[in-house]
Amino acid sequence: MTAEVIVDIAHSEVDKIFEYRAIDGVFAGSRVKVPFGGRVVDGFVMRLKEGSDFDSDKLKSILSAVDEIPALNAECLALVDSIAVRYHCPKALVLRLFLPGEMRKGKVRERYKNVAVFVKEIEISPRAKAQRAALDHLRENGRADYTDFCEKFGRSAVAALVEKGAAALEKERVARTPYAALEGLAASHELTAAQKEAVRKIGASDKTVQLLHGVTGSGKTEIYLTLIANALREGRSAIFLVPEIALTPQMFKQLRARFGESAAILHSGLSAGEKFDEWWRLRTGEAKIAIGARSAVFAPVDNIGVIVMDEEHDQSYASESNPRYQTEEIARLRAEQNGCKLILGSATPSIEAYRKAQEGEYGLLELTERINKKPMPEILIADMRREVRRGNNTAFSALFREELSECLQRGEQAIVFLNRRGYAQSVICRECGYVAKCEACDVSLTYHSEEDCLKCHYCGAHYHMLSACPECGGTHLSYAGTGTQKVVGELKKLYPSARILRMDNDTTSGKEGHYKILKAFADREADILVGTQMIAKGHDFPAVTLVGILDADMSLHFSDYRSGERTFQLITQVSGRSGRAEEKGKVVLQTYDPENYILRFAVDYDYQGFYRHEISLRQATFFPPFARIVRVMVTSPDDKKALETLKEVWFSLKELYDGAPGEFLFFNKMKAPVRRIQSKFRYQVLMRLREDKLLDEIYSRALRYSSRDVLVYVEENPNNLS
DNA sequence: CGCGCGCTCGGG
DNA sequence: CCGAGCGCGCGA
Repeated sequence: MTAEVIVDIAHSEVDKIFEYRAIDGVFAGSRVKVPFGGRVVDGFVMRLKEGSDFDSDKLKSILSAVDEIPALNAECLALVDSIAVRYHCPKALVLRLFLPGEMRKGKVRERYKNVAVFVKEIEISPRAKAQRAALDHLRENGRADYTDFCEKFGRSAVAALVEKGAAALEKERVARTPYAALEGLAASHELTAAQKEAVRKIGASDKTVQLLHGVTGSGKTEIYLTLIANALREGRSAIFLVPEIALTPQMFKQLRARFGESAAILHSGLSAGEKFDEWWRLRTGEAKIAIGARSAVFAPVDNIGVIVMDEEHDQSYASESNPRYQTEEIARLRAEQNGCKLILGSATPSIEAYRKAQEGEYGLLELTERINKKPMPEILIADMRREVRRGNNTAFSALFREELSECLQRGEQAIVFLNRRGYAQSVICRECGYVAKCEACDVSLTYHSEEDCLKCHYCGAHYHMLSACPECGGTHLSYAGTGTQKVVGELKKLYPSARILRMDNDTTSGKEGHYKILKAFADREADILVGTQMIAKGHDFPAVTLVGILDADMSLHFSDYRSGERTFQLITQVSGRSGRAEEKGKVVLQTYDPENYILRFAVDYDYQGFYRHEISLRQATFFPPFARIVRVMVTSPDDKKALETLKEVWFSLKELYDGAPGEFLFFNKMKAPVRRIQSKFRYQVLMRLREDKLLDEIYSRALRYSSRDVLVYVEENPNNLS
């Protein structure tokens, strides 16, 4: 037998089949060790076949199989080629997506424990009481944990039994299961009529993709759980995808409570060993439900009965490294291969997804009422222009202060949302206009008061705070742009007795950092939670009755076609944190642009109105979903080389453009808006395509110029254009 | 003359 | 990707 192997080297020059003589224990999908160019590398068996296209005496043999069973199942193996073709990347890179990163290079292994097993009954001297008891125990139970066993009956007794052949020692595989300690399983809830109807319609529909649009608190989760339970009942498996930010142990515990050991969790917060074991539990079918962020779409499950993608609109579903895949595309491929449904759920669906539902490509399910029929919290607008005119230059409007005072007096909790971390966004010299900038990136530095330092939010570099302007020596430095740290400071001054927690990238670094803060707030250890967008999603704080959105406009003014959509989603999500239990919730939305249509639709919770407005705007201006934005990035530490490569790339693409100018709505080369990040200069060719006809050709032309010195990559509808 | 560096090529 | 093989420049 000959094995067709892809070597685990992510480079286009070795991205082809190499043939090896197969050995026992090697199957399609197996990871193997093979001799390659004088050394030993890992590889993946793509196919086994009789005979060979290659000179058979030159054929080398596979050295060994890495795992007992093939790491990739037939379905995953079948997807590799189409993903590699779709994103123009080497197959080795696609193959890696299907395994936890730590599993490569053999860094993690199974964990075993020693067990004592019963072999046979023997005669034991009546004086050896411990041996007698130990053997009886073993006969009744068959086997026992070696450590416990020795503790109970004594090491010498156990050794004697082994010596006499009555017992034997074996190694047994143990799974390092995260969040294992849970009291019994939670019962499923009775579905409401609306939820039942949604489940029924999903089952009856012939469309693979189903968009579940349900307002916050409408009970989407219960629908997901029912669909997953149904898949399990049919003997099938399930994948449950959640946005990166929602990866709190809290959520996993909920799923474990419902599905017990059938649920396996895949996420970056696990130790390598835990991830390895969870992954194998799925691969062997011991666990049936894979839960995790975007990478869990590659979970090694067979016979999938349903794939759920919660918060479908979330940005974290787009991969930002090669291959830059869209989770939804992969999920759809897998759903099609398995003949199962892909459920996209959101309170604020992306414009793209909602359009597909409107056009009939996706099934559409709408849940318009909250499960307890509670009204959505009232959103009050505070006009910050008026505040400034009145001489209020704090971060808070009079309206918000009033509401916050009342909220705290009632003993309830409040959330303050501001999408900017640090103390001040930038530091400016008032004498010469100098702005502190990062040495490696072309961006201004943010002042962090806690460490009294300047941080670059692009590369993470720290700098000492300036005592004087390095340009003119002036000492009048001023701070511009309020961040979460400053907000906490101001709140402390205004409400000295209030207990305040802050949640942003700077406070959530440790393991389970998110969880600790959220738990502390949920346990009422604080009255006010100040945070960036990571506080917006999915958390349930029954005592929160006030949400303040300090700078609702901020995301509106990004020069990005999706800024309106993002703002609407963010306001809706954050507002959904208020008034989830008995008490009615309120939201104060501060803005310098109260007439803005996006804000008006958000205040009225009018998704339909927002969608109609936004879709007609996109249509009129030819933006997605009526066009595809393609950006070819050219980056290098060497500015000259980057610029040269940009010109070559541009020249090659220009040929395409000249051949079919009608396909392009926009075509230009330029410096990237942020000219340098992490010491790499950045240039781009920016395009907007009417259709996807030329997409493949753009990829292959652009990637040809990628080299050791200059990285070239292609982005489709990128999340940000910096 | 020899080796060090950079480039090209092949790996089954 | 990585190592082998090869050509060319330079120091002794």
